[in-house]
Amino acid sequence: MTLFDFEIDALDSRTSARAGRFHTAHGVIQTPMFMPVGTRATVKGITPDHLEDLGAQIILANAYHLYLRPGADIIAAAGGLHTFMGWDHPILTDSGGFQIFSLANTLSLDADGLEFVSIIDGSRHRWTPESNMDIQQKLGADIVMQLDQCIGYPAEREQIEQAVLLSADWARRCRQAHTRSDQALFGIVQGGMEIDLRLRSIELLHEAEETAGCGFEGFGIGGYSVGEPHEVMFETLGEVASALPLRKPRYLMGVGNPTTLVRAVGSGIDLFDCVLPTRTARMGTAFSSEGRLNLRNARFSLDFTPLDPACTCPVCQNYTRAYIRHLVVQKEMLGGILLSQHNLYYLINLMNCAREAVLEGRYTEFEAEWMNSSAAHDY
RNA sequence: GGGAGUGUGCCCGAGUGGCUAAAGGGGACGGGCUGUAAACCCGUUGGCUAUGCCUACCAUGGUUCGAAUCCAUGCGCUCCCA
Repeated sequence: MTLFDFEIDALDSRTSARAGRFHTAHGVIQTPMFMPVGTRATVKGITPDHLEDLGAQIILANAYHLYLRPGADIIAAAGGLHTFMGWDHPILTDSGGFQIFSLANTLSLDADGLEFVSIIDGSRHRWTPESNMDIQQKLGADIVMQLDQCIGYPAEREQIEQAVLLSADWARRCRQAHTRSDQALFGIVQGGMEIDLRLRSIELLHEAEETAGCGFEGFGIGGYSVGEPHEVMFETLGEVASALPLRKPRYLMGVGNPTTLVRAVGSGIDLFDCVLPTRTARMGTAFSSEGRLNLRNARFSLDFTPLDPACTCPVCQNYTRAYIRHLVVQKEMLGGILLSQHNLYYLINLMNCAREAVLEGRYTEFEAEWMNSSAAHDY
């Protein structure tokens, strides 16, 4: 197998679900898979050892935050993100475009690039697709995302269209500027909730590939999960996913709700990332087969059962709800750590089960079983 | 035995005549979190037959149109002197 091949192990006959293996410089990623988010080169509260134990195959980091601190040059001097943070498996970096737009600190946006103000010290910075590629190549992740513009919801059609055009142009420039042969570059589909703009975005990405004389190794689907009702995304997601090349990984950016994951896999998505499992964990929430559990609730104070009786994670083998509730209520750091481990395992395991179902040709049943479960109502 | 101070809702604590069912904390209870400026943010916290009424600021009595706020007595606690 050569680098960046996306081998498809199975295609579900009745849904668009697929099971695949994406080859990167730091190993193979089996899909469908959930990627834990480690914005600042750390999945908050979780050591790389634990990430391995939880079955994490690839984690995310963020170019915006790492560019500001500690700076791409320091990470490059360390030998790249992998050695810097002690994680020898695949890493994906997000460009930081999402931060620049969502933090509303963009000063100016023009055809060439953008200016923004640092969230840390108010200093001014200018980025272009080329400089962003330079940053991400210094960081040295296995997969890097193009610089793009993510629009919230609701939004004016014209605004969405502008973002589609700008993102596609930046996609071309990122593709042309990117030179590291050990790094995959993903283009990003935008277009809001409008199917014609989504399909146009995909066309433009293909044009960008032609112009650059080089294809993207995979595609991100951005601009969803930005405040719209869940159903709204599924009105277009399936068509968007199936309009993308069969033999390249599809990454639905920013989605981590268990039910959404199960349904999106059925729509043909391979990769996900989200802060939801780790953030809600630090705030005291556990994913479980019974739905979301708020460990702060008094009803758990004498509950000496595991977080999820059906779970095989290390946390559920060793600790009780009552103990974790105690830690959370007392604001002991271990509470957030244990819940983070459990929630990450929950999503990773969910995706492993989804993969098994695809391989065994029973994804329809798997999805139906999930939707009928008590957990589904909660997510 | 004498003197000084103090007593507020689950706890601490503001308030010293009406705008006070009573600031602010804490605690308790509940909600939120989706390409991480989040181990964070928000709400509720006397009762009810609920756009009003009742009960409440140690107890009892009093002053006043009106008191958690002023006065008297009692009780509790704290400190000082003997």
